[in-house]
Amino acid sequence: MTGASTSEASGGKAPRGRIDKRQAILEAAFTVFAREGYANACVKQIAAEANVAKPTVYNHLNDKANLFRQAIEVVAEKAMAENLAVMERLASPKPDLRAALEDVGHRFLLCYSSDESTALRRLAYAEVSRFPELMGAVRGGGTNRVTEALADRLARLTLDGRLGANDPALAAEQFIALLTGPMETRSGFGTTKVPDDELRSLARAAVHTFLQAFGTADIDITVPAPSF
Amino acid sequence: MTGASTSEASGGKAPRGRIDKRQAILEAAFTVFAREGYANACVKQIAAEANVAKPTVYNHLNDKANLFRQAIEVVAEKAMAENLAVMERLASPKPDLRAALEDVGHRFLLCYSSDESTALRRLAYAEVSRFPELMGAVRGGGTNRVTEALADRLARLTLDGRLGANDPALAAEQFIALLTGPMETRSGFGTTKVPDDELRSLARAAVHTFLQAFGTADIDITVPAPSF
Amino acid sequence: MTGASTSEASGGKAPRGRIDKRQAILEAAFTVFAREGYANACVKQIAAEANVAKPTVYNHLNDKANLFRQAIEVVAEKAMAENLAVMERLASPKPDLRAALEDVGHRFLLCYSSDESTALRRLAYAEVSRFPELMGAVRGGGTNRVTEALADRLARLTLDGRLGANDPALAAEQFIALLTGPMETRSGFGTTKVPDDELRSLARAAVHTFLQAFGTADIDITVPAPSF
Amino acid sequence: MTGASTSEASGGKAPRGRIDKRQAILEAAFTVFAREGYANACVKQIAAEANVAKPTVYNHLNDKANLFRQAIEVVAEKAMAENLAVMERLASPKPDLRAALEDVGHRFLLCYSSDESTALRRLAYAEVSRFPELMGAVRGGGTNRVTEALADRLARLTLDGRLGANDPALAAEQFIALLTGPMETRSGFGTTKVPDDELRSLARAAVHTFLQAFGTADIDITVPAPSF
DNA sequence: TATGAATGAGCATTCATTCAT
DNA sequence: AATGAATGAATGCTCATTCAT
Repeated sequence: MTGASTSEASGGKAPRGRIDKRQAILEAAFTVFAREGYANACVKQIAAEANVAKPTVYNHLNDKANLFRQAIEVVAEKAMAENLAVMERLASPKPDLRAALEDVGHRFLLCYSSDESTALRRLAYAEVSRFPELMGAVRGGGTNRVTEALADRLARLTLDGRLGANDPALAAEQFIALLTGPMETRSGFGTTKVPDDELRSLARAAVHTFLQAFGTADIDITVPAPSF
Repeated sequence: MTGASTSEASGGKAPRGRIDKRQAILEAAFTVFAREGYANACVKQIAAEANVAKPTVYNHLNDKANLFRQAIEVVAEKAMAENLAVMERLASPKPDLRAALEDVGHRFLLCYSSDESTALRRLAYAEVSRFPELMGAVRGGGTNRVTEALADRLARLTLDGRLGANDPALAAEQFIALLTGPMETRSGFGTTKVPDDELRSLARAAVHTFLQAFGTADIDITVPAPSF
Repeated sequence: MTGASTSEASGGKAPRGRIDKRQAILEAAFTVFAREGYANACVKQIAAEANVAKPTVYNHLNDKANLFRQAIEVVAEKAMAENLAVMERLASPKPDLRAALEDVGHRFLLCYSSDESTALRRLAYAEVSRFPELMGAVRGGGTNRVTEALADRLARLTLDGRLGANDPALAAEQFIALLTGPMETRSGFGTTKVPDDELRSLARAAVHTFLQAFGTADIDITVPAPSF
Repeated sequence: MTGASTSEASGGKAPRGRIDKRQAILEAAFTVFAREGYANACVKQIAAEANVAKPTVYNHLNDKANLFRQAIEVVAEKAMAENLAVMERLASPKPDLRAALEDVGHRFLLCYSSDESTALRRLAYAEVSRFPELMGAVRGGGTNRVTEALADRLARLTLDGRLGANDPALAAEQFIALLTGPMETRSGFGTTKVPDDELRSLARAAVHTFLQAFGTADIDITVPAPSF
């Protein structure tokens, strides 16, 4: 089974294999942890999933605990980057702000509902008490980098007179809440896949309420309340 | 089945335990599961916490799995009852709607941030895949009984012309989202205790945004936006 | 199945119930021990099978070990009686000795292959080292009461000049061996039920060989060797 | 799967165990199972007897059940080989057939009464219902390889005119029965060691009866009936 | 007498982790 | 650097047995 696993694409020097293996282990670890939870996952399974012998896992990462931390971190960073990229879409001013917000909301929900993201949240939520560092990893530092990034955008939009978010941090937080709260309900704690058009509805509803509260007059007039 | 257990009329001599072992076991179980998580908790600990021998646990509840389910269910019912009681406070019409909503929001957050409620959510979130029934227990049936109860109240208030929630279910969901979303952020997935005045602020902010979106004109004028 | 077990035919006074219960327990015990083996059987099952609470079992019989001994003993006595009755059929001189022996052989195999007898042997065989008394119970005393009874009959037949068994004990033992040895093979250690006509064949074959060795001349001539 | 285990070419330095753990475990297992029975034996004891940690047992053999099966199989094969070797002694024609048969009978009883063989039968008998495969292992396939091998020899002897066993399978089965039946009685289900001269007597008696039934005339005359 | 409830002891099995290679 | 083998420590669960009623 293990066959030729080491570095088929290695330029020639060894070190590439090293990295590949570590990568494979971390990926396998996340897969297994996501499926089984931290306590229930066993290193044997992870090693098997990574096509590696158990001690190899211990050579690369020292403990089960560390293995967990690293695996989470890798995925968390990826997820964070995706989320930030979504928020960045509000940087270039769009003519139709509502449409832009709905698009961002929709894309955010797409990220949020991805398998990896869901697993990440589940694992983090379940294990914060044992791995407090996790929170930082998932949130991406201080409070919440995604919210902060969004707040930045909302601040700019407010300065530009296109939004009335005088407390951008609050507005951002509530925007996210309006998106994720109902989302969580729909997905049943991440058990059920929510279809894309429902995601879109959720985004529209969130944006509608958001703009009622933080929009400027000229926007509210243009679009009537959607019927969900 | 066991219903009202052995000695409801135990004069006081405490016949060497037996007062209500089952109750004690379930409480201990919740405590330990909450502290350790399902997989990491061990029946031995639970038995010790309940001052009971291990087999006694197995006599009353058959499995670790069943023990978990029952323990969760008991606490979930209690939490649900508390939440519903809070929502019911919107039944008797109050003159100052904003104040009433803020009060409800605040009380809801109090429940929401209680140790038990937090633990309940954490456990449910972590173990849905292994115990799908949990979701029903925590939500209290169908979709979400708390949201539904709130939606009922909002519908009445709308009919009374005091609110503009034409889609009460959506409004309720968003109200809850505006409360819990930021709350979750503040509490760090339930790691940190949020002080009461911050809870009040959160409620105020949520209500403010909510009323911006669903309030009727006469309300919005009276109160200026709070500064958090 | 056991349904109303307590003294439906009890004249009226209590003691009958006592005995009935003990009987029921012993029967249940044999059933369960037979099915599960000594170590694997558990008192709970036995109590359940006897429609009795576990401590009741301990009230009537003191240990699991004693329960086993008693249960075995009862069945062993019954089986022994049946076997002896079969051997006794050789007491009244029959004109056709071969037929008489075949009949006895057949009847003996019927007893031997009964569920109870099979279970008895299995249990005894399995547990002799832990319960040496068992051997006595199953054999019915000293060496083997059945063999002895048969030996008595063979001795008489020899004295009557109808048989040439000068060592009746040996002849008896070999007669039994010729019956049970092949029987054991056929039944696969008691796993398979051997059909009645095969039992008859086995008896015929055993008797044939037996008479070749221990018969007197006048018999051998009359009947040709059967073809099995 | 493991087939020939680790160190068939172990130079001799014995690298801290490992010589052949699997072998040691299986031997220990048989010892303990034989002494305690399947259900009563515990893996801990087996591990201790094999000078190995408990998990090592589980590494090599997966279950208690599998451990049992394998342990039995190994011993059964050995015992079978011994028995077959004994029967093969009838291949080369001997001048004194009676002596040859007595020798084979005696040797067979020696095998049959060995500790291992006795334990094997006891275990198989006790556990057939839970481990039906056992029967095959003990009998060595189809019906009974030993009987078949003997039947082959008897057939040849009959063809050579030295025996009158027209149904060799039956003759073989009865020969074995005449040996083992009385043997079983003497040894008290294998509890008592039967001294060698008694074994010889048993063989002589069995052969005597056997030859009475299946011998040709020229043999019977030469030897008078032994007095046991 | 019969029983519901409780328990101490024990067992199969699993797992994270470490050697020796 | 990677691995097969081995182990100490737990863990879920069962059972024979005993109280208190």
